[in-house]
Amino acid sequence: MLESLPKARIMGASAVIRARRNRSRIALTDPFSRAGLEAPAPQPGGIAARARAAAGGPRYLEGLNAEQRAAVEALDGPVLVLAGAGTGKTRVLTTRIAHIIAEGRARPYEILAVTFTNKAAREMKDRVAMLAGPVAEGMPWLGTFHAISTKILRRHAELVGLKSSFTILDTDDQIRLMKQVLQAENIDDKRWPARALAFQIDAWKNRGLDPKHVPAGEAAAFANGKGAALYTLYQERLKILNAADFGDLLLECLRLLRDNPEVLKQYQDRFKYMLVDEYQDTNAIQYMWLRLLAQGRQNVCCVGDDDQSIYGWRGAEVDNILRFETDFPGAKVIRLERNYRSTGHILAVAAGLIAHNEGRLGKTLFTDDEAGHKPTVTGVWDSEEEARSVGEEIEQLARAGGAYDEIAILVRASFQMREFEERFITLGLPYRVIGGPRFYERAEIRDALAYLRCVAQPADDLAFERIFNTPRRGLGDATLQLLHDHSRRQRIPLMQAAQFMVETDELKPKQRQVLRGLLSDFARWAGLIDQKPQGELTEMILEESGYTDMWRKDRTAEAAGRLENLKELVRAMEEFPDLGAFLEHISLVMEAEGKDVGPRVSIMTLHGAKGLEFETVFLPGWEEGLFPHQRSLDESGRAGLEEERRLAYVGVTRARRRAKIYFATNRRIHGLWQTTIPSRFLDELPAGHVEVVEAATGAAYGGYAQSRFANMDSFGSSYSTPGWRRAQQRGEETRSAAKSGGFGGAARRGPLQIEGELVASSSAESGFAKGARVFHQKFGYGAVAAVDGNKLTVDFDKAGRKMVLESFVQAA
DNA sequence: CATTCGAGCTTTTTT
DNA sequence: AGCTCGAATG
Repeated sequence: MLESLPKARIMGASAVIRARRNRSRIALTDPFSRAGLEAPAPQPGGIAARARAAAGGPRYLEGLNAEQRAAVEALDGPVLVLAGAGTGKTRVLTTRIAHIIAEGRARPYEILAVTFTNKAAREMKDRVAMLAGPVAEGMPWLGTFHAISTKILRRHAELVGLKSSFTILDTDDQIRLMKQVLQAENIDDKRWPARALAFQIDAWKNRGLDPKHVPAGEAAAFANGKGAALYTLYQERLKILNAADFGDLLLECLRLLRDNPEVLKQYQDRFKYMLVDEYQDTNAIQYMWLRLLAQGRQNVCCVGDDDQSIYGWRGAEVDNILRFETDFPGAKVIRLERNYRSTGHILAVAAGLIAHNEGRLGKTLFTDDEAGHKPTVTGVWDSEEEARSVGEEIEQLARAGGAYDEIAILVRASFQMREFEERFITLGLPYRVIGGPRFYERAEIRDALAYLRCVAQPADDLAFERIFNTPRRGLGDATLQLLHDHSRRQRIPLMQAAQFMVETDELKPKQRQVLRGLLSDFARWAGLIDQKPQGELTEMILEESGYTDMWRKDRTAEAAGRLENLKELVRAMEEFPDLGAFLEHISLVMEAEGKDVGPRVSIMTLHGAKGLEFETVFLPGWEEGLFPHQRSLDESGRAGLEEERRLAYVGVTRARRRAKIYFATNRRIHGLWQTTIPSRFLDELPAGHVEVVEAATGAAYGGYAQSRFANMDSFGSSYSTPGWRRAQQRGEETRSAAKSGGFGGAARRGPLQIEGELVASSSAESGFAKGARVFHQKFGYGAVAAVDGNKLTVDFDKAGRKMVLESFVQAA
């Protein structure tokens, strides 16, 4: 290991600057340095020309190398394309789609193309359109797993106990709902946090496990054995709310297909060709979903790179890619190893790093490009200097004519972004943070959406709870509690419960009045859904509810921005045909505003950077504990370490011409400064291909080499500690459990269907007769004077004549 | 019912 | 360090 240490070459800061300036000039006159994704294949020896002549093929096939072309043209039967970073993966996928359409093998709507992220889906759509023209515009089945599942689910929602208008809950809603479930079960949510249960249930769903099939051991692990029961309750609540969380979109869709062969057949027949992007990131349930649909025609093409599998923590199984050939017998496997993105040194560094992983399918990337600049490793004193130094380097690049949008800073964890942001603000460097809080995650947007959800889907309790006292209207916990009591007892939505309660004397007059007003507002707005364009309606709702006023009166700094965001929301929704389409879109794919305001430096996480490329990439924070992340190591042992290494590999391979790695000796974690150890990944970089440089800020710190030697041993030994071994074991257990994770079995439950409309279920006979003695929590004892459905008029001994709901009294 | 203050906790990554 | 949540107070 010692010999793999990069040679420490210390030079003076000014020398570094001079050298770099020269380099920049060279790079910028380089023909490959131009912007654009996946530069066209520079074909040596006229192979492309010959191929083209031989085939006389369509233009979209031009410029593909032999392997790419093979991957595009192998239309029949299962195909696995192992595509290394920068080998033209997306190009193959999009060209393949164009090819299928051009050959008349299938119409655009008969092609299923699945991606992992919305970003990838959008890009694919755009690029197919570029290749195949407007024919491809209507590819309704190009999207993320979640988006496509949703689409299928909406069409057959009744079959799984939902209505097709079901709401999609995000993580926030999920946790709030979970809290209610825990509360109802009297479980101390200090000891068993809702968050943890939500996480657990999500993990189960990712493995395709419904409550019935959760392994007993795992179910028992939460809340003294109540894990599975809570899962069941949670699912019941979701059905009552007519809602699905992210996991459900896939799980319920799978259940739908499994339990309804005729529906399955319909989709198997429809999807003549299936394409899957980033196959290495599929988790167990996505895999089951895919296999089920692909069983029909077997024309499935999966593209992936086992070295870029970075979502193991979310249940992704690299094994899916490793066993493709077993699951799809006769599959063609095509490797794309020619890299068109990065220069030689960068590729060598990436290769040297990833070679430390075991259990790879093994690919060797190569390039005809020049060797280029060696990736640099820079040690700095602390994270502040790191930000300063990176800022300085960027300014140098800019002065040399580099474009800001060709520069990215890729961090391991989002908290690292802050320091760069602060620095760039003082420098006046234009930057943008990618993957920060999403547009629709902002409070004001969520509030506005909650109003819309209340109007469009009266069963949406979570939405109702969110805004029933926003803006403040004097309704609080006490009122909510009463509503909850009634709603839970009658198994009806909150708003319906509220509808009953404004008729009776349970609530204090003031609250009753306010609530009645609110409900009638909702009813009035609901009546306007089909009358008014959704944008106009939204403005009206926000105005009349006093919501916008609330922010106008708010004198805090963000208030103006929030109002701005609301305007943006209204503007965005006007582009949709109707409110439903908009709500659908926003819960799955809405992204932060995309106004282009000139070129900017991108700051994002390594995960967010997958699939992107930049001229220059900064990789700060290569320190033990941060990268590789401690948590990853603790939770998944060696598997975790390998995933971190793949993340590093992804980071390095984002760079076309320059990769700049940083590590700091001191970093502030949770507010306090801690001394850190350089990442072990630094040791793994092939010495001949990296250059160790001093920080551009010139603060003399040459501690890198020494600290490495000093700490070498502790790395070696940490592998044999009991804790580590335990962690490793745990990792393996979970993985094997996931593998065997089945689902099968018939549908359970008679779904708890409820009416979404505010229709009185008062036709039900009352259990009380006139004259009966009753007891009421608040009003005490009394005698029933009249019965009207579930409403009772009671003469209370002390409180006098009151109208109460039956569910609030008991026989005395 | 709203506001204020203190305690405790968190910080990977995403649909 | 900063934030969210809960308890105490007005």
